Amino acid sequence: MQSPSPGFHRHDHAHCVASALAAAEDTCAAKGLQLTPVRRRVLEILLESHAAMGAYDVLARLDAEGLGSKPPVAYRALGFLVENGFAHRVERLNAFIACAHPGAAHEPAFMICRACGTVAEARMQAAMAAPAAQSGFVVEQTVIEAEGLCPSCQTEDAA
Amino acid sequence: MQSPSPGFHRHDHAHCVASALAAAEDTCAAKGLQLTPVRRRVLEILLESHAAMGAYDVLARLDAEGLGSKPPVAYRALGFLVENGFAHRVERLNAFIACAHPGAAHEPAFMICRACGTVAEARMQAAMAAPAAQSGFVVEQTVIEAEGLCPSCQTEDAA
DNA sequence: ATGCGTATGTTATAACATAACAAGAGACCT
DNA sequence: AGGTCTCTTGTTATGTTATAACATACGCAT
Repeated sequence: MQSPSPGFHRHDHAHCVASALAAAEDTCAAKGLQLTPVRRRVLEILLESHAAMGAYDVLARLDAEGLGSKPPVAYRALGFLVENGFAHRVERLNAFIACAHPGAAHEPAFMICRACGTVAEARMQAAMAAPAAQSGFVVEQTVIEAEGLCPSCQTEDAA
Repeated sequence: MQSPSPGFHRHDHAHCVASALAAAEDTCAAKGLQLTPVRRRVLEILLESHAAMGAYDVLARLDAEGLGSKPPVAYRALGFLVENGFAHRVERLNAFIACAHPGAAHEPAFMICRACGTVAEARMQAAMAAPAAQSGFVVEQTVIEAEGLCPSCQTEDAA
């Protein structure tokens, strides 16, 4: 849960925060959803670090800013963001991360570095389509997460 | 966490339990691992229900049988089983399930019915290979889970 | 018999998550 | 204006999942 990185490479972070926020605003306007102060701030916090954050990490930030101090406040805001595709839940880490492809309909897939904790989001095709079709299962949502070593950690950690 | 099912179809359960247990014994013998009473019993418990069980559900069973009553007992046994491929952790459910393809090297993929809780394991190819190669990430482990409706629940739950 | 590795027992606590109910803010109608 | 509906937030309390840390026991090789 550290390392400010969008994937595993540098980028224009200010632009990326701004565009994600703009995308969220647009989507909310279009769907009649309310991007309230708490919700907006939580999205900003997630975007800021560009890393997976636990709900209680987010809550600590909210508390410091006087936006709420009880778990439900954080969980509700995170739930709203996840539900509307502005953020994703990383099951493996019991953590949340801002969506790296806001707006674009997608099935999130993550690469999680076990050394530095950086999480990169990849786009995936319908990975479970074939097995599901074969067994008659109707897929509504998928979770695809890979744990391993990111490029930078491969050189350091030659274990 | 109910429904005795190996996938979404009936099967010779006694045989399937026996062969999974035999596979575990063989692997342990081959690798010099100890399939101790607690570990063996936990594997049996998981195989019995053929469903994802929480660590505390397993612990309750162990406690009832006098095999241990504290969380670490269950977590250690489950950790051993997962580490050695006899069981898998279903991240989405914070639960564990006996491996349906013991012995065979594989990347587990699950189909989780949101209505009845049944979990079916599918075999998958290296799903994350392409995105990982593209970004230089080295995959060590993958988690692939799909949530949806199993064949039987599709008819009942026409929502 | 001593020392080592592996497994188990136990205490305590950390980390993650939600149920349930109260209260405010705004939209909309009459 | 008042009423009421919905959505959001505030708060209490508790439930659920997971692990750190330390103590004990057992098998086995030296």
